[in-house]
Amino acid sequence: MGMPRKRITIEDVARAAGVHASTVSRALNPQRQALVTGAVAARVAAAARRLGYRPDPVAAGLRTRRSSTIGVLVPDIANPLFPPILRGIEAALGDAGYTAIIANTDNDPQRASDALERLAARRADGIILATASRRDSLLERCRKLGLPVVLVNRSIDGGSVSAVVTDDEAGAALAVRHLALLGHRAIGHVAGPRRLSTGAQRRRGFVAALRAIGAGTQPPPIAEAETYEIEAGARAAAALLATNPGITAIVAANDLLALGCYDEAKRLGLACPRDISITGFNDMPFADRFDPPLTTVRIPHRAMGAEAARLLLAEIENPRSPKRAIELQPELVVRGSTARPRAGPPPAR
Amino acid sequence: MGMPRKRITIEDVARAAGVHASTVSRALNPQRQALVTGAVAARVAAAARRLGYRPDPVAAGLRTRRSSTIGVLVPDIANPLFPPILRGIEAALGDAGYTAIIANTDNDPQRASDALERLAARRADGIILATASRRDSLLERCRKLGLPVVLVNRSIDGGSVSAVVTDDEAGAALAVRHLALLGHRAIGHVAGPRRLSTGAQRRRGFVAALRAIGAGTQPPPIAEAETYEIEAGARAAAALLATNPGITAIVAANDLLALGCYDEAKRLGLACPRDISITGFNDMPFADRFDPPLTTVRIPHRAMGAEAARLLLAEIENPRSPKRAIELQPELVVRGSTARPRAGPPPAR
DNA sequence: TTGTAAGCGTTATCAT
DNA sequence: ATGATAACGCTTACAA
Repeated sequence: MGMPRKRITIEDVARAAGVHASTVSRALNPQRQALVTGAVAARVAAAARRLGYRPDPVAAGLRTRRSSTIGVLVPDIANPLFPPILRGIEAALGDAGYTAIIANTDNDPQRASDALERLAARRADGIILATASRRDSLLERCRKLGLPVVLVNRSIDGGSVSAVVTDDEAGAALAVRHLALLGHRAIGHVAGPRRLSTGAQRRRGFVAALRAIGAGTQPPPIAEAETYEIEAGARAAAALLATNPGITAIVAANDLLALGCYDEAKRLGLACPRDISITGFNDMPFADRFDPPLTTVRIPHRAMGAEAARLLLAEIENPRSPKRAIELQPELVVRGSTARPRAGPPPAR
Repeated sequence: MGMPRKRITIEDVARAAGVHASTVSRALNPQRQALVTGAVAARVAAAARRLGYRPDPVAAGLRTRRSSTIGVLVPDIANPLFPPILRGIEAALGDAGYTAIIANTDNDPQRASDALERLAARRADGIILATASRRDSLLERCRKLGLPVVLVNRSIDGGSVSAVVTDDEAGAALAVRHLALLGHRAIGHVAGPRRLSTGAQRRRGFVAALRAIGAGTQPPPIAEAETYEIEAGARAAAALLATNPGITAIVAANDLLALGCYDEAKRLGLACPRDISITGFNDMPFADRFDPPLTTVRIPHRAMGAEAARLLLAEIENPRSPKRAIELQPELVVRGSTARPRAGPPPAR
């Protein structure tokens, strides 16, 4: 006892049940159980259980070219936005007997491409991309590989592939209207990278909403961050405030950028929310713990992940199923980082 | 063009290079390249590249019973403590041509056990456990499966398996001494679960350090949280303060528990750090952003992960290599959640 | 140094 | 309804 015993194969089960290996295979596969007598099925199941037989997914995958495995490409697992999305994905996949294989890309297209190749080589049955830029070469590669793909959180230009995203324009509008209601008119935007759909859409929503409240200017007060990172947010905030000194509120394109705005405001001696209001986007975990607690636009992380997984499984089952774009509605969460502007709103004219 | 072409196999390369498949296999494997003429190796490499040959790891794995894959079991990927550890693991594995497969266990032993079986079935070459309890049945299972294991962050009783952890006792002592230096004497502990090594060791370090500063009592002022979650921390803090009303400082066994202490303090109308000082453990991402910024014990997350991966790879290469227990030193990070006690220290006598 | 052939564990196809 | 057989793509004794 104790030493690692030899693996129990389908042959062992066949012998024990007094049938042929192919019969065991049929009996154990829910899909083809119908092709087998009830009595035989029972006998096989009993033998399998008795021997502790565990089918070998590697061998099966070699034969069937499928792996019950889904690759998930994430830009940065250390960004708290993504774990809840992953949880949603895992929950939905688990229900269907699939396993997620998560790959970090570090926001590096080369690493993303490498990861995709590795996943394809391991016969992933499909891919969920949380890393998509608006014109992403990975999608072409997936098409070539015949690999079903679903986008999550970020979308691409031209809906040639299924995606589950937030209504980013609506989300940005939520933030602008909230600030307007508080009395702000001089509202600036720290935008996300234009090459990402979230950056582009939230910017678009911001511009439209600003115009809608009658506070639009030409050009609109926007500074774009190169990445979704705190430091980039601080730099963009600095640029924004330098160019538009009168600004009383900033709509940041995500929570990390908002944190960068916090830093820059503090550096300038501006108190938030007293001197300047700041909003984020995503409602990432711990956003309620920041100082001040962040007013932000909540997106349904978990649901997004789950929905993406379900969409992907549907496309795997039926490769010719139509591509779908699902847009989930965001929701404003008001916390401590927004307040009435210090001097009150300028009188309407 | 366009339609997914048939897979290019080793046979195709063999034909193109005018050699036998086995020669291609040798030529392409760095280990056995020596067995092949330089000229042939070059010819094969050229053909492989020209055809865009990608070796099939599934087929290779079926034959070799290895997968160049490492399973990583994590209690909760949404806990910001773990992403940096994973990054360290991935970096070290990637350097060696291995891929990490991450599995969330949700702190559920059943899910952990399922994940382990899945990983074993997929022929993981080894396992990194970040989920270990002090007496963990998973280890016995790994031994039975002949699966090399390394523990990270949490250890087990009795060093029968390699582990990379922080010196938790020393870490807790760091926190206690910091508070003592500020003038605190009535210091309580919100402990982590006793069944986890981190909970037990930090508690032990706390008790010893409290005695060392001459502030030990019998019993020591400790309340244990059932889990490492914010709510559990709040409940434990409530119990601790109810039993020991004079307490001016709390050493929490991790950052999430410290956050729970924040909540309970606020509920009781106690300002932190004015009325009560609170320390955490881990220095998880964003701990510096909390309100107040958290004074905490920093552990080298990334290095821990990387070291664990290296240890595991060494054990995979040489299964009889001795088990090692590596203890990394923590470091105190002083921020805004600790201050002198309100009334000042009692006069020394 | 290279070729031959067997085998990893499963499933799909064909025959019975 | 079940059995026989080949094949998935690769690696590795062994033979030449």
